[in-house]
Amino acid sequence: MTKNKSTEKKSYNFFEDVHAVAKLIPKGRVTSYGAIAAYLGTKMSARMVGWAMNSAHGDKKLPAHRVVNRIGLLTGKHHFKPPSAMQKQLEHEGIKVVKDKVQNFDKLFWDPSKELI
DNA sequence: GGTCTGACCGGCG
DNA sequence: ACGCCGGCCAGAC
Repeated sequence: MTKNKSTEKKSYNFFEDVHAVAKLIPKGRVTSYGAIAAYLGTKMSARMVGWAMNSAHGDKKLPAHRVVNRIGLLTGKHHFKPPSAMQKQLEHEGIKVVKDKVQNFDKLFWDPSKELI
């Protein structure tokens, strides 16, 4: 034990990873929590991804509005300052949102594990 | 220190 | 076809 790893924390890595991927989302594209989770290796724990967003709520660089659930539903819009801001942002990106749902979701879907390496 | 929740996903009845 | 339930990980009280 040449070094003490007791002070090491990899938990933070998870949060930073989610933030990093979220920032890498191209404009006009959307992704799902599960996709990010799978990219991080925790596909089963997609809940953590959305939660990581909540912790990064103060980071404007985090395009959380581009992150939706697997069906393209704006599940996290309720967490935005004005919930309507999420849809407005998506529409501003050129994404059509109807009834809090992303249209052409499968086309606008951006998979980090495929687009990114 | 134990318990609960949480912006999800997938399977089963 | 629809609804319900469990799972997984990490932070907050």
